[in-house]
Amino acid sequence: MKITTWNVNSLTARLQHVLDWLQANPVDVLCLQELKLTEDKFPLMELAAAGYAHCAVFGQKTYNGVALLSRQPLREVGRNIEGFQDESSRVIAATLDTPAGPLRLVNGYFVNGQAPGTEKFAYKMAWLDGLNRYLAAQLREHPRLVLVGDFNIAPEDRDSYDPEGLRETIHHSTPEREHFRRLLELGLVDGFRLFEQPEKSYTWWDYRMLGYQKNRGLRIDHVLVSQALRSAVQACSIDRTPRKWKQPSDHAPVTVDLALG
DNA sequence: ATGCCTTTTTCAAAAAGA
Repeated sequence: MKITTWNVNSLTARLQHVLDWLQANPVDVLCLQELKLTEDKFPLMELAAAGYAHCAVFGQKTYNGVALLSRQPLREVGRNIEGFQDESSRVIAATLDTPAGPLRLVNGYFVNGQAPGTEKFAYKMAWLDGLNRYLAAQLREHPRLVLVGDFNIAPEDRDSYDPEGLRETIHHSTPEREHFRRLLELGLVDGFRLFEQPEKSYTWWDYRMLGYQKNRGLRIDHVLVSQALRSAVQACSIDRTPRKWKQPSDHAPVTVDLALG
């Protein structure tokens, strides 16, 4: 069972890339962030024709928006963080039945936060608090859980191209990293770090300053699996291929392979 | 260096991203 997370930076602008990527990588579930479109504009027909007939969408005009694209039916769809009032469409969750039992998928577009000390950063902290409480409850209800998405946090120095120069700036700050650590304390495991990985592995590169060409990137898109799934993880990798295509998203997709019968 | 690129608003210039 392959599950991929990808911030596409507008599904309208990136639909052809998504279709091309899925044709080459027919994963079981694709979790998208930053749709930047409302549900009525979601390309259901094109994705169904590509084999993804079961989509759970939580859209928003211009900003945010998340979706789960699945080959098999999804049930118990949840939107945003229960108990946390949010104007933005940032979380979509659903359950997928597998031969090995139900699998809970939680897909998030975490708050960017702009810069420590700003109002947006305070929103990021409050949102992460809410997410932690929500996930603790989700894990009690669904022990077999995968949390994926654009976390907008580089968890460790090795997840940044310039950890010294960017120390305590956005995505690198201690309070953000503390929140990432708190997610791990819930029993979640960073799927990418279960395996030996190339040095300087990143999932996002700035469009400006030849960021990709110079590999000035950050690893901010993650796949976290619950303890119950840890032994099922077969592989986890970043695919830089679509970042090289014309007019790409600034993020690369990350795929986890789970052995689920 | 309040920059650099990209997308969306909507047709010009601003906001936001990371």
